[in-house]
This record gives sequence, C-alpha cells and structure tokens, in this order.
Amino acid sequence: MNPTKTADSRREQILREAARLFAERGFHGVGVDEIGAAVGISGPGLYRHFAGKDAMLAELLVGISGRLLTAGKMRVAEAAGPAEALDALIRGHIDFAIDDRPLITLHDRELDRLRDSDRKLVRQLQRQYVEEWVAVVRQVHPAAGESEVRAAVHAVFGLLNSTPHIGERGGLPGRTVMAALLHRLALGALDALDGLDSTGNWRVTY
Amino acid sequence: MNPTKTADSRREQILREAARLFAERGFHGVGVDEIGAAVGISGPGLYRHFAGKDAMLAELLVGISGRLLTAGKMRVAEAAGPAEALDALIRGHIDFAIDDRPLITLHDRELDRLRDSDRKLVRQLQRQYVEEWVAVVRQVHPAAGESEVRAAVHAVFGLLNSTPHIGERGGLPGRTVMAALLHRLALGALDALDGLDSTGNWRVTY
DNA sequence: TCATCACGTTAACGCTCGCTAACATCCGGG
DNA sequence: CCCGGATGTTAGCGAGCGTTAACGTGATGA
Repeated sequence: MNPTKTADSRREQILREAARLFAERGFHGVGVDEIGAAVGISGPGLYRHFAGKDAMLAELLVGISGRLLTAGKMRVAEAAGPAEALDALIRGHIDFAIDDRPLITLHDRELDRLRDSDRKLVRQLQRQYVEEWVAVVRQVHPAAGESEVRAAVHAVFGLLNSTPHIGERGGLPGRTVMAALLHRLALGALDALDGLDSTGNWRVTY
Repeated sequence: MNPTKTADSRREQILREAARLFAERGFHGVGVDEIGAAVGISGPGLYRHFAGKDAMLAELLVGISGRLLTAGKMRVAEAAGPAEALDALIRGHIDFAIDDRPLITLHDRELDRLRDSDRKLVRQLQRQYVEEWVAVVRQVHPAAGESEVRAAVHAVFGLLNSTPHIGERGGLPGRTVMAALLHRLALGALDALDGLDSTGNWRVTY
C-alpha cells in the first residue's frame, strides 16, 4: 500500500542528480533527457515520478530551505547558551555547504525560476532561518544594531557558501581543515560587530 | 573616422541592460527580444552591435574580470604597505560589489556558459586577482599557510559579494554604512587567520 | 544628386526542449 | 492464467529561441 520505500529511493536518486546538474549548468541549461540519462532512464520516463522539470526544482529548494531551518532551530534549542548556539548554527551551515554543495548553489541561484507560491514558501523559510541567526548573533553581540546584524548574517552566509566556488583542485584544505577554517573565519567576521554601535558607525576606542 | 563615441554608448547601453537581465533571470532565461526591448530596439537589431548573445556575455565577463584585476594591481602598487594594500583591495572590491551588482552576480554564476577560450581567459584573470589578494594577505598574516589563505580569500569574496543576495528592502543599511560594515567584517574574518593553532589540531603542514 | 553607410525593421528558418500519447514489460495477487 | 498497476520506451507535437535574410530609411559627403 505504501510504496515510499523503493519509489522514494528512485525519486531521491533523480533529485540528487538533478541538483548536481542544475548546479553545474543552471536550471535552463539542463534538459530532461540529461537528467534521465544520469539515472539510467531516458527523457520522458521522469514524468512517472515528477509532474515536470519545475516540480523537481521546487522540491529541491523547498526541501533544503526547510531542512536548513529545522536543523537550525533544533541546534539552537539544544544549545547551552548563545555562544554555543552560534557555534552550532555555524557548524550546521558548514555541513550543508560542504556536503550538499549543489543544493547550496541552487539555493541562492535559481530561486526565481519557481512558481509564485513555491517561491514565497522558500523565501519565508529562508527568512525564518535568517531571523534564527539574527536572534542568536544579537545575543552574542548586543552592541550592534539589528539591520547591521542582518546584513552581517547575510555576509557570513556568503562566506560559508563560498566552498562551491572553489574548484576541487589539489592545493586546497581537506574537509576537516576547511570546516574548521570557515568556522573561525565566520566567528572572526562576526566579532567585528562588537566595534559598531547601533547606527553602524565605528565606535572610536583608540 | 573613430566612431567610438556614439557607437560605444549604444554598445554600453546594451551591455548594461543585458547584465541586469542576465543577473535577474539567468543567461538562458533572457531572450534577445527582451534585451532589445530594454534598450528600445527590437530583437535582431542587436546583431548590428554584437555577433550574438554569447558575445555579450563574454564581453561582460572578460570586462569585469579584467577591470577587477587591473584595479586591484593598481591599488596594491599605490599602497604604502601590506595593511594599506589589503585595505585598498577590500575597498575596491566592495565598490565593485555594490555598484556593479549585476556584473558581480554574473561573474560567479554564468562563467561556464562561455566558449572555451573566453572561459579560460576569464579564469586566468580571476586567478591572477586571487593571487594578488593571497600575496597581500600572506604579508599581513604571515603565520597562516598558503592553501588556508587562498581558501580564506575565496571566503572573503563570498562575504563581500553577499550584497546582491540581499533584497533592496528598507530595513537595510545604506551604501556608506554597508561598505564600512563589509570592510570590517572582511578584516575581522581575515584576522581569524592569526592564532589558528589555538585550537591545536590543524596547524599548517603542507 | 545620389551612392554609401549606420542602424533598424519584419519575416521566417531551424533547432532545441518540455511535455504528451501510445505502446511495451515486468510482476504480484485473486 | 490473467488483470492491473508501476515503470519504462519511442515518436512526435508545439512553443520558444537564436540567428539570418531581405528590406527600409535617414544622415553624410563627394
């Protein structure tokens, strides 16, 4: 009665390959035949699993936005204090950025290819995720103004999401080293908020 | 004899609108008719100025890569010391990110839509720009290893390029405040390159 | 005056692509 | 044994898009 097992594995296989291809060549740059070929079936066979190409992108983007948000909320709830919450948020985001590289790429690249309702949903999830970060960062750096913190959070997202832009070439740090590096860079960037007052002006201390 | 005046203004108008549209909806998501309409002519009239749609993208990407590189080199050459050079690099990149928002977006989004030769050229210019940064950052933070610095530079690019991802909504800092904020965030992130061994386990070995 | 050139126009071609239609195959349960 | 559903296949339609062709038109200058 419930065919979720095998059917979902097929669906998920398609989604995984579609995410990779979309991230590599863009949503419009990939044809359904290519996606089909990537999972061993060809072209229109995909329509047994998805209503259309748009539906795949929608499911991918809604999925990752939701997972980022729920994981973030869970980590914050489990944290002992604000600093630990921020640590956990950063660590979680890095895991996403490194392990789900194609999805992160899609997430801030192809959002506007969605139907209005889906795009609204994704935007709402994204916004909640940002607010989760903003609340935590404001507790750790109470001197900074809200709009500066929000901009800083976006900037840190850009920093953490930079891994997809780096080629896989040999001269780069491995996963563990890279994760630790990004973690420290993010914390260092946010530490710079302590010198700012609520108007964004540099508070002169020297 | 030299028709650069009016011809170039038309060409540049087309390039500006094409950059905006490409950044908004992606290279494949914009039709030549739309680009033409954006400058008041329609469709194939563009072919009086460009060999094709690809040529517009190529000129945009080669142009911005080259301008970033030459501006960076000039700023470094004029700087009094490493710290001032880093300051100037950051300031210059922020100017690009804020003022040429569509181009920055294109720059790390549509690179693979180029012909092989153009893509190679853009990649080479990008790499030289990165190396310019790496050399300066290594002087300011000599304790960090080269591959970590390179990854950190990419991460800082992600941070500085985050402005395009932020909506134009009202609750955000204005240009001046935003530029100052990004500047401090970038410096703060790079400061984290010092004292990396405080966590013990991942000091440079390569 | 009139050839020339810069700069546009519209019509149409050819190709790609998303998607549907119609048909095949396997497979579990009455 | 056979019905029916799940899951593919290939053929083909229809729309959109980049590009070319053929033509118009107004300014320029010998």
